[in-house]
Amino acid sequence: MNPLFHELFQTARLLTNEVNLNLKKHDLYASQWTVIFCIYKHKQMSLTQIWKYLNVEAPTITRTVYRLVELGWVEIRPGKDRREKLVSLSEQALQNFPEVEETVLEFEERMVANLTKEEQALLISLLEKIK
Amino acid sequence: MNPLFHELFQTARLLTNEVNLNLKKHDLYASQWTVIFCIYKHKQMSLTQIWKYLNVEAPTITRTVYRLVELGWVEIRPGKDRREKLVSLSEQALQNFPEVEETVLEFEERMVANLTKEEQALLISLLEKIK
DNA sequence: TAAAATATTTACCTAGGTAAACTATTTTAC
DNA sequence: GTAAAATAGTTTACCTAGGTAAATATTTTA
Repeated sequence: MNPLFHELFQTARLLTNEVNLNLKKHDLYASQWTVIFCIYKHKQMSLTQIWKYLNVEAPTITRTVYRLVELGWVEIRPGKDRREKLVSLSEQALQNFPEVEETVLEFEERMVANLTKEEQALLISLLEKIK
Repeated sequence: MNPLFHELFQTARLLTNEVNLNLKKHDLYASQWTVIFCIYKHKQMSLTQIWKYLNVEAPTITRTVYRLVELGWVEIRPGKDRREKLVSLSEQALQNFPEVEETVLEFEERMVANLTKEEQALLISLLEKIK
């Protein structure tokens, strides 16, 4: 395997594991947090809006969102179009959001601390080039 | 989610999907190819050697290797130490290896074509910094 | 020889994918 | 204008791919 690809996949995997480790105290996984954060920013989204925004497939979002309903983070109600389901954060989620965000921000800052702002921008633009 | 992390995770995911698409004609998945390539280079490896080399956990390798046995790519036999299992490529795998490698190399070249050699090295070193 | 360490496996999670089904809505053809 | 066809939103079934925790068997160490 090309060393660039190897490094890319490995870095992504190791970072995901570390995010999971940090989120453990909130009883959340990285992807669950990604969805929560996404809904938080948009206030309310249909399932389709979520998976299109996050660039993943529909079944992935169905699964994660229903898990988040079970965990009490998210509420689902029917939309005007009776095919669609609208997702929003629960009261409890809005209360807990800040401390989870704090955990994640702290972790992210720690991780990118080895890069200058310029290096961070450079890394992003290099990644975009091979996408 | 930090834009750098988001870009990193998304790029890794999209690239994996594209590798899978390219490997479909050989009836293989990206991770299976990674293990085959690894064994090919080392001629023979124990399960532990494989997972330590690839930096993943043991159960991941147990699963993938046994799937590769089913698919006829790999053979397992006991080692001198009766706890360990030695893995090597089958006759058929050695025959088919070159054409799969061709597919993968072609894809990898296409993917990194947008980057100069210098940019590739830079990207690798930036990734190493946040690991 | 008992205890610790090592190699592998099993059970059970999250997280992603495709293909195909189902339902509701929109378009198209007549 | 309405019935048929196409499209859109979601779900289900079934894969790969990763993880942790704990069990089992073998080997090393104390």
